[in-house]
Amino acid sequence: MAESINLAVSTVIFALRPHPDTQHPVLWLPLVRRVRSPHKGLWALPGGPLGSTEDLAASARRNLHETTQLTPRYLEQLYAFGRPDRSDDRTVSIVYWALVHADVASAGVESDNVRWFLADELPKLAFDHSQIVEYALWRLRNKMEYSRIAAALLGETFTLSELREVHEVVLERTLDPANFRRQIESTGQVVATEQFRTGGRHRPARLYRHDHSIELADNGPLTGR
Amino acid sequence: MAESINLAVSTVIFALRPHPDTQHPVLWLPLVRRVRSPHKGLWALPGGPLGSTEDLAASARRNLHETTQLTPRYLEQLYAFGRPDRSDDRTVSIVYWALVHADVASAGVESDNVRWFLADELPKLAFDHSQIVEYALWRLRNKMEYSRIAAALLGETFTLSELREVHEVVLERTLDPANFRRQIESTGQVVATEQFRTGGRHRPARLYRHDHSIELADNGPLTGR
DNA sequence: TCAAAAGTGTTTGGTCTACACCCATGG
DNA sequence: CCATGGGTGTAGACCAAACACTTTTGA
Repeated sequence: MAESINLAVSTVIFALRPHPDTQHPVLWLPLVRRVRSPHKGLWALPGGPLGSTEDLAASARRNLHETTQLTPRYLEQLYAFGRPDRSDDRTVSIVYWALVHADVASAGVESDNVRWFLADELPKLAFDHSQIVEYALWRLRNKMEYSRIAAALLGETFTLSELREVHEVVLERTLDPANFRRQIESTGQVVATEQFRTGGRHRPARLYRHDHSIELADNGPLTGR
Repeated sequence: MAESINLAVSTVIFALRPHPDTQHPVLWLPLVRRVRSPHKGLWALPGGPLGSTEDLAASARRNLHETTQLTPRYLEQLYAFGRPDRSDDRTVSIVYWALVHADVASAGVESDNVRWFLADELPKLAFDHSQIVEYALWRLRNKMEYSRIAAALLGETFTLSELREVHEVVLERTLDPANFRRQIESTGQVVATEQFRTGGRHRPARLYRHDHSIELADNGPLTGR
């Protein structure tokens, strides 16, 4: 009986890029257009069947790279979706969520069947993928509060204002700059450099980088906790 | 390629029962003895292949009932384990964890191939099941702090001391009775009854019950959040 | 009347928040 | 020299731990 069940791995990929109108950074995610039934023509999460000798996370990483040419800065298992009615062909999907650093260049890999969308302006998605994205957004917002995954959305160095802006976009609320600074500094997740960002009509901001001595991603229960 | 991958659902089941020596309540969990290769004779988590029209949680619930004759008071997806080397036959296991209320009577369903073990005195387990149990314990302890799953380990009514004892056993540390009382009362997850537990050489303790108007288990992302 | 646990009150130390304020720069 | 954001200081609100204390029972 089990031989009729398909197993797939899909990934919700988030990146921070400017809003086309406001130029303010907002969350984007890439989708692929289905070229086969069912749900042919609808947009869906990137993913596919698990390779017979492939690890789950490796499958997610591979799909992510094939879709976006990118390597995730953060990758974590989200949930296994298995309701019998979620697809016609009885597929259980193990879903990961990822953060990538998508600059303008990497946006060039878009094609007719791969496109980046604003996270809050998604089209109708295939299967239960809309619910999956909702859940991934919920997890992202929750994790943001006690983790430093915002790091994965920025470059190697950044000002505290830039880091705060990431938090504000993800959490959808403004944060007090003074308190945010203290909060970040107290965790020690970030280290000051001797460089400064100049150019604004104001005092230059010190650049920081992440403390790479601490692991970033939660790679699941098997990698020491 | 995907057709060679097996999909199984397993469950880590926790219950609170007295320690055989001290009579103090401690965590127990039931295991089943493998009757087939590989790992024949070793103890393993209850589980089995997913039914072709069965929901993941339903499969966990079914296995749990077949093993212990019990119905879970709490059931939540834990993680999907899929390392290629975790079994010889390339099985991906979607693991749930559950809390049950196991009284002495239900312990009677033990047999040669089903036995309850102290959670901190487990034998060598088949496959990667030892790591899975470790992870489930970690999740239990984490969730305890901000949830009321302790409820699922107790009967319909209980004193605050009993509830505190559950927390203390799971978290492996003592808690201040006064602060614990305030903390629990402030959440409103528990409501006072007009009954009291008498019999000790001390002032009778008021019995409480859980507020059933609030959902208990986290049934995943698809059931409203 | 005493031991033991139930239950209450109070102090205290830390953390979070709001906001006033100074600093350094580009224009 | 002034507008702008970088960065610091600080008072009040809030919260949780510690612990002294009172209450009520069974023996």
